[in-house]
Amino acid sequence: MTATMVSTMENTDYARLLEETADLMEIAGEDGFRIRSYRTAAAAVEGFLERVDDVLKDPTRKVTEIPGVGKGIAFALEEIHRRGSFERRDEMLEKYPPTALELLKIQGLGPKSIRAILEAYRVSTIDGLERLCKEHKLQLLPRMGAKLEEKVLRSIASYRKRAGRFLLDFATRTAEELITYLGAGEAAGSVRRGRETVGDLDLLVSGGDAAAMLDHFVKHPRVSEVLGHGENKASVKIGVEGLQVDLRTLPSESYGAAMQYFTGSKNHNVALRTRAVKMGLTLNEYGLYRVSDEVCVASATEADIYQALGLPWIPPELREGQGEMEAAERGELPRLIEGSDIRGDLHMHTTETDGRASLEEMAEAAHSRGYEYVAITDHSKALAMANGLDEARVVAFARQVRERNQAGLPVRVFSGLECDIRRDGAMDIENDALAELDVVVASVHSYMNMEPAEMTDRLLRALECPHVKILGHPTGRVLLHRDSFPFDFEAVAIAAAKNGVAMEINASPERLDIHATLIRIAKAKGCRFVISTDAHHPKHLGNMRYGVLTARRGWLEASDVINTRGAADLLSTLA
DNA sequence: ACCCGGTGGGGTGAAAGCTCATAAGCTTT
Repeated sequence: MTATMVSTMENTDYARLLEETADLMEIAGEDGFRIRSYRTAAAAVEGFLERVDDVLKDPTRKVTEIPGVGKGIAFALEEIHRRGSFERRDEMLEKYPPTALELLKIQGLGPKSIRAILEAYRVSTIDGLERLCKEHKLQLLPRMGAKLEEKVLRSIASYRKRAGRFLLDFATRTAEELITYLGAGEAAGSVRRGRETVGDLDLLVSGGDAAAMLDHFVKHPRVSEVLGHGENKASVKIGVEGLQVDLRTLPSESYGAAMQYFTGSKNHNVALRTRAVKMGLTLNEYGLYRVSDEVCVASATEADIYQALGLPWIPPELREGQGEMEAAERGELPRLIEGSDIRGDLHMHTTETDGRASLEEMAEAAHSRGYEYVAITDHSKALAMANGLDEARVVAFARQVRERNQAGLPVRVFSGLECDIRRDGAMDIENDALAELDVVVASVHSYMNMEPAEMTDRLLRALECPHVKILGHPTGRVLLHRDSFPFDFEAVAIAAAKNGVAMEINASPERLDIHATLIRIAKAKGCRFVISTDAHHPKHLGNMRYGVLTARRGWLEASDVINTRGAADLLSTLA
């Protein structure tokens, strides 16, 4: 690795190297506690508020001050800083090629199976694995059979389908990093529209010295490949992840037209151009022109273009060709919710279960975001792996929260619980204990492959529990990883509306659940909503922005979302 | 490998259920 790489290691890069080493050690069948140490350290490094680079460079500091980083991992971090890798990782990569890590992403195969496949067939790629399945060689190995071969083939198909897409937060952070680096620019495309996953990143910049801007762009330290570099545009791949980023430089007089064009969506642009044609105009990425004399009518700003087409400016989140044009025509665009409308966060975890920080730390982080309140909603006992709360701990927790609020906390803290919905739709915690809490989020975490009708009944029963106030991540999807479990969403939305249970818009970038289309369906059925981060670390509270984007994509206004209300109002709403 | 607490060593998140196969691996946050 080059010296330039060393100077640009982010905490996430250190964490990724530790994490992938842990994965390889798992395939190698090494000691579980040692593997966990690597994973703990990776999480600690990722969550560390300062840059590891800065600590390493400072002779008065030691990385061992990061809890979970001891002598061994401190040594590894220094080595990564110096040369981009460390000895243990190199050893592992000699035994198992890096493509083996990709195999871990195939559902149904874990480290043990992968090790068996590697040792029996020396196969370490997805293509090779596919071949083994098709030739029925996987079932020759112990504890593997025909069913597994089919499952693996299905997993490979869905893995390929999502390959090359990236989570919105990764794309957004990359965009912001590049814009800061360039000192100018704006993201267009699906990032600007707030889509939950994106294929590539379009950056636009106007004015200034275009050639110098593009030269500077392709030299960014995280650029791993330059795909093209012309007069007005450069394309690069960023990092090991390989996100493609296009930077276009534009004259300021056509900036609005380009922004409109590159923001899309395709469906929205088709509708907009159709409208232009009907008005004797033609719209392209350079501007809006009269057909008769080719005179440019608008081009400098998006608002100019929409206005010339007789429309108010349409927020990017609505530009999906889903009725926004008609609503704009009628002057009925929603007044979309904004980040500043949010006054609290009603779903988060602490070290009591699988979170990484204390109640006080979460409350402090909420305070510094300007919130009035939070609800601490740790897991219930069905999630044993996360050390979920039983009835006694729930009751004790509720009492403790009342006392701590009295004693003074940075923000008002509501006692809550993310209560598992059991297979039969019953709550995982008895009603008496639930009654002690301010807010109960009910979530499905298990048995996600039930028949749709059975799953619907399960959710409907959960919504009948009088203590349930919020349906958490209602569809269970994990982006680029797992599809929603199937059920009758409309029936559930109707029941939620009837029982006054808010639909959660889970702002975690891995979920963004429920998605925009379902939000609109639920709103039509009379549901109200809550936007929550499901934070497991203080910094996750910052994911609220993605939840707000998703709500905006679902046409929601502040009044649709209960955590835009003040604490007292919210409590009476919940009661 | 880390942490604690004490110079040698022990403990380390915490099940439960499913699938596929017949004891073990994988998934769930």
